[in-house]
Amino acid sequence: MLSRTSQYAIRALAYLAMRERGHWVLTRQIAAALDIPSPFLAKVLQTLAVAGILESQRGRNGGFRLVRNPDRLPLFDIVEAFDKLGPGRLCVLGQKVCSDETACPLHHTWKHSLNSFRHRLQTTTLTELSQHPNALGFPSPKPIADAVAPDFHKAG
Amino acid sequence: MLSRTSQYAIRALAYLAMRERGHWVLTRQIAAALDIPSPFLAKVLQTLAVAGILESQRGRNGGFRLVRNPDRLPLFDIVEAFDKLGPGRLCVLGQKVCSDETACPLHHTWKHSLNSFRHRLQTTTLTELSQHPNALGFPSPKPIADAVAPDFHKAG
DNA sequence: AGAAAAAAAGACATCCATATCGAAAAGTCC
DNA sequence: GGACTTTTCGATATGGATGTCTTTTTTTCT
Repeated sequence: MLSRTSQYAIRALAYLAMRERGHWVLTRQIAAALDIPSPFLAKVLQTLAVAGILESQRGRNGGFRLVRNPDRLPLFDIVEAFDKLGPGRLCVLGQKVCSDETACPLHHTWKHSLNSFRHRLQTTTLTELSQHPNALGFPSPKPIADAVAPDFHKAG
Repeated sequence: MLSRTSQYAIRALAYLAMRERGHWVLTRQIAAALDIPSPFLAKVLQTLAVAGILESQRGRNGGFRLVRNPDRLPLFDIVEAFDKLGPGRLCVLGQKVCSDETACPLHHTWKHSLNSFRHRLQTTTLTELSQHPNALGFPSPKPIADAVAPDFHKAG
């Protein structure tokens, strides 16, 4: 339903929303904290930068940070950068002709389920998600502190 | 959501439910009528035979036919032969720990959508599906007659 | 018995999402 | 300016779903 790429994006942004005070966070740091392959996450973050959700800073003390306030960022915007969930995009039976008029036998049920899920993505903000106790995939927010690089404090 | 393999299976069985009077139907014939790659469909049908949904007959005048009355065949049984939709199987955020107790932020919404869809699959029979005007992926049942091999009539 | 027809079975090819690697470009700090 | 750090970019590898091809086995017809 959601590709792994979307899942990585959501978790990485939730992580950023927790730490974000306007300073830059390294790909490496996020990857270590969330147990995501670092080179792959780099591309995910880059896509999010192109999509206008993140901004990037190269060079020493660079990294990524959120552009908008996470209050203003619906999960749908994140997912849409990777998986197209637009209405009428996909027929659950894989039929080429499947619209409200020429519906496949499962069209209406499927449309209802998909709409319900899409609505949830549109109305849930990144802030709400990141406040959930299990937002990152493990119960405790403990690992965050451990993942911070030694010279990160010096810079902040 | 449904793999293409499941989609092929559903459409092929709908086709059989329409023609079924107890005689055998060729893979080739189904594949031609539904525009599915014939060798691939052969494997799909074979899996359905192992699952006890179809029975097969080798040799001349052989083919496949339904075991049960399609009235007694919920779509869920078809899908389950290929895609595991069992409850608690998959977390939409891809988290390893995600149950009713340790839920991910989208767990409940997702569970609701999935349950709703699964319920529809469990309560819809193959007969109901095949009676839908667009069951096969194209509006008219016309192509069926054309797809019948010349010497098929002789045998029937 | 022999030929033909069809499913069964397995080897192989292709495609795409995922993942990895290395080099280039850009920025920072001394 | 030069060393270093980090993103950016492109090439490449991998695994699973999908698709193709060939051989074997079983059955029927003549």
